[in-house]
Amino acid sequence: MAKHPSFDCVAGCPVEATLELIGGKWKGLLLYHLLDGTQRFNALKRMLPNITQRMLTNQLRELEAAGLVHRQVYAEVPPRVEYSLTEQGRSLAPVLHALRDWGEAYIKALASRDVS
Amino acid sequence: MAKHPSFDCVAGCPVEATLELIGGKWKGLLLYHLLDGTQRFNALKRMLPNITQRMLTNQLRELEAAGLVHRQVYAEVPPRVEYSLTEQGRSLAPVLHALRDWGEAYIKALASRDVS
DNA sequence: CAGAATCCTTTACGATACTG
DNA sequence: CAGTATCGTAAAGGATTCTG
Repeated sequence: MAKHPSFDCVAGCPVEATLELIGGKWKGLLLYHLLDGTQRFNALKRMLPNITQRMLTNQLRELEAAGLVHRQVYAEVPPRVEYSLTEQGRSLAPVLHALRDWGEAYIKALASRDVS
Repeated sequence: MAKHPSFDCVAGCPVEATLELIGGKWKGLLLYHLLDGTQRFNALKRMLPNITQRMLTNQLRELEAAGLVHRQVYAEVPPRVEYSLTEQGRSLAPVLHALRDWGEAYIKALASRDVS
């Protein structure tokens, strides 16, 4: 993902921009879990049972580069690294909640459709 | 994209589900433009100058399969096909607006960062 | 006009092994 | 504990040509 690519439409590019930042298979989920507060690397890994270490590192670094996540390294042994949302990351809360709420309703609608 | 894949986390899977439906390079944008009302195939194509016909057809079909978009074919010549949001598609409005609003703020924050 | 068909490239993502 | 380093696959996306 480039820094700020030239977006493809005039009216909707903010939509596009946001989706580029929180899209992909894991980022939205990571941000959502970080809404609950600071988390360590392995704690996040436990929350996303199917993510690989490679992807977790990867996605966290991209979120950090985007200014949404802060990475705090403690020079201890064994190492400890804590991830938290930046101010800008926290400002995503309404977006993430909207995604969650709509998803819940959609899943329920699917379920009641399946029984019909 | 499968119908309803088994999601990867308990707490966040509604977030995951929504992102799977509106994610990708074009879907969010298409839905956003359809908020303005019914659009024809080529009208949508003009709104997304860089999309290929293949992708446009593709994404519209997936949105239709998800129950978010309605496809109305008129048996005329030249052919006319109109796309509109279903009730469920319209219910995405708050989500799409949240994405847009946050994106606008983020882009502004980037800009004021660049001049500093 | 609104696509279908074909082919191709790129990127995302995953599995596994190793390390300070 | 929190990563790197390689390697490999699959899916997403794109270019081009053709058609009712």
